[in-house]
Amino acid sequence: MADTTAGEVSETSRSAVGRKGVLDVAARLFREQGYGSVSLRKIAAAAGIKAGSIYYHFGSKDEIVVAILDAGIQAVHDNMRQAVGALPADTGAEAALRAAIGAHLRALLDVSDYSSANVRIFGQVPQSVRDANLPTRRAYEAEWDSLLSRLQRDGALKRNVDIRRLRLMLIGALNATLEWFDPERGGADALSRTYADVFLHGILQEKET
Amino acid sequence: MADTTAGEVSETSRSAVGRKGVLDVAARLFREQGYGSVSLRKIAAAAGIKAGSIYYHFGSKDEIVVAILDAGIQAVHDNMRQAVGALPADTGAEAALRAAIGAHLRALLDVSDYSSANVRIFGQVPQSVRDANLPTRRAYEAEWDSLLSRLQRDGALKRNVDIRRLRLMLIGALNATLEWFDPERGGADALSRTYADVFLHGILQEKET
DNA sequence: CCAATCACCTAACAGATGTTAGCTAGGCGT
DNA sequence: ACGCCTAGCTAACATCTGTTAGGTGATTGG
Repeated sequence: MADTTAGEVSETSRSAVGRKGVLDVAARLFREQGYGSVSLRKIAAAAGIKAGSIYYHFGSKDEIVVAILDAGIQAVHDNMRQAVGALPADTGAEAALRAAIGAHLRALLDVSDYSSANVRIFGQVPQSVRDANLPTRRAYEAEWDSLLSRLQRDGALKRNVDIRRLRLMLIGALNATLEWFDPERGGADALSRTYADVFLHGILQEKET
Repeated sequence: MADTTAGEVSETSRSAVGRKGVLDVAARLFREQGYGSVSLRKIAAAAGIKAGSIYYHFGSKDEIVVAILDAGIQAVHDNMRQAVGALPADTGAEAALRAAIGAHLRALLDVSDYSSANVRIFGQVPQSVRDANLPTRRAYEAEWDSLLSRLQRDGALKRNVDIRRLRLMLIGALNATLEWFDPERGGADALSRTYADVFLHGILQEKET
C-alpha cells in the first residue's frame, strides 16, 4: 500500500560511514596487511570513526571477518558465473574454462578487495571463522568441479586426472598471483591467458614443427 | 693444531633447550598458526622455557623470524640443488626441472618446518623482516631462472614465454599446496609428478589417438 | 677451589588489543 | 512538540603483547 514500503535507509545524513563503510575499509586493510596486524582501532581510524562505534554494526571482530570472507567468495563466484553464463550456448568446455580462469583472476586482481582479502587472510583467521566461511566456499568449489567435469565428459581431459586435485592446483595457482602480481608488468587479462595456455597445453613445444 | 679447537658446545647439560630448540619450536608454530597469532610466550611455553629467556638467544622477535625465514629458503635451496646435482651429467633440462619440482615440493610438505613456515608467513611479517630475507630469496630464484633458461636454450620452451613470470607461476602453484595438501590423499612424490606433467604438457588430451 | 660462563628464571614496564557501558546528537514520523 | 531510532562518542576494563633488568644455579676452565 505505502509507496515508501519497508524501512529504507535513504542515505540519512551525508557523513554516515555505516556498516558497509566499515566493511569496505576493513577489507582493504586486511588485503594489504593481513589479519593479525589489523586491529579494530586501525579499521575505525581508517573509516573515520572510533573503535567502540564499530560495535554498533558488528558484535565482534570475528563477525566482521566472517562477513568479509563470505562477501569475498560471493564476489568471485558471481564474477565467474556471469562470465561463463554470458558465453554463447554452444561454447565448448575449454572456452568456458578459459572464461572462468579470467573471471577468477580479474576478481582477485582488479575488482574486489573482498575477494583478495579472502585469499590473503583465510589461512590466518581462527578456526571458527574459517568454519563459518566453508559453506560459501564449497558452493564455489562445486561450480569449478562441474566445469572441469564437463571437460572430462567431453573426453578432452587426459585419463587419470582427479577433478578435485586439479581444481585445487588450478585455484591455488591463480590465488598465488596475489603475492607477486604487478599491474605495471602486464594486466590481469594477459596473465589469465597465459595461465589458461599453460594449464591446457603445458610449456613445452610439441615435437614436430 | 689443537684437536678440540674452538669453543665447542659439547651438549652441556641434557635439558638445555638452546637457540636451535627455540627456532625449531617457533618454526613449527609459525607454520601451524601464522605470524600474528604466535607470541613469544607461546613459543617459550612450547619450548618449555619462559618468555624472558628467549632474549638470551635473540635480540627481538623479528630476529627469530628472520632466522627462520632465511633457514627456510636455505633448506629448499639445498634440497633442490642437491636433487638436481645428483642427476647424471647428461640429464636433459626437462628431467632436471622435474627433479627441482619434486625437491621443492618435498621440502615444503615433508622435510622442513622452516620452509613451510617461510611460505606461510612471509606475506604477514613486517616489511623490514621481508627485506632482510630478500637476498637469500633472490639466490634461490636465480637458481630456478637458470634451470628454466636452460630449457629455453634447448629450444624446448614455447616462444613468448617470460622466464621470470613462468618461475613465479610455477613456484606460486607449488607453494599453494601448503593450504590443502593432505598426506593421506597421496604423497608429495605423486603430487610433484602431477605438477610436472601439468606444467610441461597441460591437461588436455592431444588430438590424435 | 674459584671465577666465569652458560642457560635460564622472576617480575615488572608500557603500550596495544577486543570489548562493554553509558552518553549524545540529529533526523524521523505522528 | 514528543519520543524513537540511527549512528556515533567517551572512558574504562582485563588481558595480552614485546621487552628489560636483575637474579639463580649448574657446569667448567684454570
